[in-house]
Amino acid sequence: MARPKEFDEERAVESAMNAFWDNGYEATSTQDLCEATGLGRSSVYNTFKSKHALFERALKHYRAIGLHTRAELLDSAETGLDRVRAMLDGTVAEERANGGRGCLMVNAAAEFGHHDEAVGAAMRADTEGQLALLTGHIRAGQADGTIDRHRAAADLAQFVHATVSGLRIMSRRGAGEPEMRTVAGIAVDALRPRT
Amino acid sequence: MARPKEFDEERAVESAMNAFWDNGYEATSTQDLCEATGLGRSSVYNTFKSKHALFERALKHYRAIGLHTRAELLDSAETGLDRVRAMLDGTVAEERANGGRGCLMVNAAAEFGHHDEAVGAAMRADTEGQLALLTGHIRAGQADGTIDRHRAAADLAQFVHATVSGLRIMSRRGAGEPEMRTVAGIAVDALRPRT
DNA sequence: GACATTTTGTACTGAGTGTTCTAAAATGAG
DNA sequence: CTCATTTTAGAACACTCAGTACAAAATGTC
Repeated sequence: MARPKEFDEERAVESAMNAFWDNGYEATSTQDLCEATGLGRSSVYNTFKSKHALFERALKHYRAIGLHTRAELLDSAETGLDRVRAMLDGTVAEERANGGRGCLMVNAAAEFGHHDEAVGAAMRADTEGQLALLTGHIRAGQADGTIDRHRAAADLAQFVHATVSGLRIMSRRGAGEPEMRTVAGIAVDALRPRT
Repeated sequence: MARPKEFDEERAVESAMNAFWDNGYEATSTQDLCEATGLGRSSVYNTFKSKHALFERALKHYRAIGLHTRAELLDSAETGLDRVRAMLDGTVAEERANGGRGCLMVNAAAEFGHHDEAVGAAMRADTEGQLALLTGHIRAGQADGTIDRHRAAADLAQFVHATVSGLRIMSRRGAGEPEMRTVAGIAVDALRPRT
């Protein structure tokens, strides 16, 4: 057999992810990545063959943990509306907890636009996952009577997803928690049945 | 007197702005800026003393034209609600027109976060201007009965502004016009009076 | 212990970065 | 025309960038 790695690959990906998350792709140098992960250049290029490939790994990792925590938040309440509310409030709380760094996917979308195929694919995959998750819970809310039935669940999911992006941008811009909670509250009310 | 400039400074700023808008700050090299503006390196550094200073000029320029077109859209309808609708629909139309490049301010917010003081100040100024504009029209809508009175106009403005950011991110991510119109429509309905 | 294999540390590469320097060219005032 | 002033063109600058070459170090197997 061969010499074993001295580090945990997933842990390294997570460190790199945080570096990209804080400063963006272009502004994060390979040197920064070495320092963030604690690896030498050789190890970085040996395990993840390029900066861009490492970024893709970081996006994938982010997507996994993001979908997981989002799903947990959505499961933390009874009615459909309350579940959506819990997810939005959780997003705000998360932003406060990590100092308003926004969402890696949103930041990547803004930085790359549709100039990068691989990044675009990751963003599409993430969006589809989030929308599928949201649509299910919104449909449940329409069934239990807490969410308006006059609009397609998929459309409302799109709206909620856009609201999350808006909140992420607000946060990254430095908005305070109260403003974000206000926006989240109005968005939740928009889902209520029209009496 | 001295030798006159061979180019229009504002026009150069606009070209630089478009370069930054398309590709972001870091990914736009000084070489790119020379090609975009048609100027030589000397002229660029002579008139705008650094890449960063030129970016600040670009942000300022964007802010001016952005606020202007936004104000025009808001004035293009009768009732308060219709004015907000016109602004959101206009945003969607603008995105289609320019191929989904999003908003320079949103992109800058995502790229810089709160790491850059000058950029942060420009973003704060822009946000305040947009919110002030929106708040006025929303207040008018509350007066003419087309917008809900149970919430503060400033809060609703914050919501609409966040929705615009969300739409910009959607667009930059490659979303289609129908999805964006759907989101805009739901946001407008959220402003309606609760019967 | 010798070997095949893989990781690691260090030095290096060539290209590209933002910025500056120098000197020629272009202007209007005196 | 002369001169001070400013813009231009283009080379040059120091530095950083992402990525590589290479040899030493570390493993399990034989």
